Amino acid sequence: MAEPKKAKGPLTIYDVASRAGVSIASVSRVLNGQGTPRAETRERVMRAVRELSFVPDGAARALSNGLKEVVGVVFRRGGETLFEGEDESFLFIDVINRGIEVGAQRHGFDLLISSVGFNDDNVAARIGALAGKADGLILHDRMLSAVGIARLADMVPVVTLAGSPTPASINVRCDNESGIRALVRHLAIDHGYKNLGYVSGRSDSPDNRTRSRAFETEAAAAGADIDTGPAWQGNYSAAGGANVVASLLDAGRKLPRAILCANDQTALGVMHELAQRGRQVPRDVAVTGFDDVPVARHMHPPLTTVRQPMQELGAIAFEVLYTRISAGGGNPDTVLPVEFIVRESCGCRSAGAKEKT
Amino acid sequence: MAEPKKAKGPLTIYDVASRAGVSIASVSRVLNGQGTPRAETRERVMRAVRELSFVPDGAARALSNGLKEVVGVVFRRGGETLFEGEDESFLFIDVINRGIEVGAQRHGFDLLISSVGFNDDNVAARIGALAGKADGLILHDRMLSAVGIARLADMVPVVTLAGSPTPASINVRCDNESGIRALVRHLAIDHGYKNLGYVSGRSDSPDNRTRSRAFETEAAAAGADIDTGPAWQGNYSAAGGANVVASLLDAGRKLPRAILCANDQTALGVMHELAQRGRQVPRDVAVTGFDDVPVARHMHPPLTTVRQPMQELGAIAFEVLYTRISAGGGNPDTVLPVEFIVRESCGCRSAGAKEKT
DNA sequence: CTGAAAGCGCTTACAG
DNA sequence: CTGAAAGCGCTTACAG
Repeated sequence: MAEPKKAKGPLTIYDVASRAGVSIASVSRVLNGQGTPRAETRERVMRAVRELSFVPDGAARALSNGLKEVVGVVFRRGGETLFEGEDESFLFIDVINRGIEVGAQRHGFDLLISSVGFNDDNVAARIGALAGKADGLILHDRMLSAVGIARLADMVPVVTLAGSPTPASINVRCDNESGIRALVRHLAIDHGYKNLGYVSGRSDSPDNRTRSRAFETEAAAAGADIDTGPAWQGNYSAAGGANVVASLLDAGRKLPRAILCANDQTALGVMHELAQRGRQVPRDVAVTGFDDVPVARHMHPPLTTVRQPMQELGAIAFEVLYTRISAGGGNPDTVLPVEFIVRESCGCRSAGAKEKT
Repeated sequence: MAEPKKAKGPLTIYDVASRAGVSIASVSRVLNGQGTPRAETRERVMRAVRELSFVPDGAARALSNGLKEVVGVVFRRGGETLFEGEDESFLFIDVINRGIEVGAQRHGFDLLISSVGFNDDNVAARIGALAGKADGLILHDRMLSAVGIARLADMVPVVTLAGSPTPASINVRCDNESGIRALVRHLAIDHGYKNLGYVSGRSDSPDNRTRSRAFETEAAAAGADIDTGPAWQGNYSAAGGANVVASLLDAGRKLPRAILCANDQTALGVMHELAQRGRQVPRDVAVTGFDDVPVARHMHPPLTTVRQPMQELGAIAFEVLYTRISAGGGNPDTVLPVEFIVRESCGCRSAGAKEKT
């Protein structure tokens, strides 16, 4: 414990300096490309660094620079359902994280990742601890309440990936409203379906609330009737979607002509259950999703949905966080455009066939 | 740039101390549960911490403690194939990472994650930089050459997840040999198939080399003939597996009675191509996988394979790294048992039906 | 161009 | 029980 390691042990800049016969200031300068060191100085330092396999200590650099070059990313794991077919939401999050990472690498940042289980308790504490190890935080959907976010945001720069900005936090999201609008109009106007239902996502999800509200607004604007109520409550999972259809049918209720789903995963469950019950999609009921995850195009029939630019979402989240960290400011409310993807589950025939991106 | 933030700015332990009317030493002690502070002292400190929303700076703690409480995790991304159905390997890695994270959280560690694209160049440099920000590194399969690993390992504790330990690095892996042995014996002895083929994984993968060698050894021991050669080179992807079958058939070669695949993903491709060519599995050709990823049980027919305890693999990798970091030593070569999973693609009928885990 | 020295925000013997 | 002070490994004005 108290015994200092002799031989190797963590190398420091002092070891490099003495081996190169220069001061630690010179070592630091050549390592960071500061100033204009003489060629010979540079070479001696470089050689010593190489011979010793020296890597500067990140904590010391961070303390001195006031910059850790680390951003924390927090999200919820699917918990026990990991192996039960719920891997899609998992993928969804991972694609976003990949985008964050791409953005981060451009600036020499790394990602400190912390996932939270669905029934972990001390979430706020865990996130707080993470905050101490990072220059800023990116929070996926449904991590913290609005006040939790606000509190966190005045200790460290925070970007949320759903919902809306607080006075102190930044938000980046996709244009849910436009996506829902495109869906509703296509269904109600292009196809002329007069009756629509919306299988919602988790009730504590800001994205879901936005989509749900947009659904009501747009349906009214398009003159379509809507089915609503607690029976339509899903939870972003396929099981949740299947469940809604099953309960509706079991209760003897008539299905609307078209069902919009909070996400693709939900649509998968809805379509599965409809098939079980002998309902044809889209002939009897049209179904649409949201996200455009990879399987969407392989469903039967191929799913009409709205594509979110997930990787781009992540990259932009990093970029705006980086701006806030390094310069302050930064757009507090970025909304990314979505793309309406027409395939066949809405009732269209040809569109999906040779569809390019 | 040079302008110090007035109002809030990063809070320090000094701010807490002065607000609580105690010394910074006392603040530090109550925050870390060291010593036996008086109740009143503790309360004043806690209140100040709460009122200020103070979180200690991780870099400063790390520097002072000589411990960052961060482990770096490095892996390769599927690159451009992400959306083309290759998500399985992705999932494979992620389940392992999840295991690492579970282990890490038990000790208050976080994961610093860095993925490397398939044609990124400066891999060693990237990993080196990561090393400076972490207390230790966990490397997935195929990240670095043996000498690269050795070099890295004498600057920071390193655990590899495939291959074998170097003098300085630790390795954790599954028992590939036993898995292959179970497969070969089942096929050659239980089913009596006299001719076997092995569709390999990427040639630079230690796991693949081990499996390939075990295949040859066990087939010889079981008295089965084997088909080998460059035509059997796969790459862990479904496309790779399909390709091997297609080339073999196009070249007019006779398929062996049973085909072992380097992983489940490969088996997926092999079975797909066999179906295309009108060959029945397992009647004409038996097929087996390796890994037991989620889809394996849903394939047609359900895939006989070998289950790797992926999440456990990750958890143990962390644990052994943690031991090395905190106390030195630690078992340098951990081999986890695998489980032989009999389903139907090998020619068995009943086994898979009601199979429990 | 280069070195001596201060400072980043913590923790922890060491004295009281 | 508590405070003053040294030290962790860097970076960067500040003098030469």
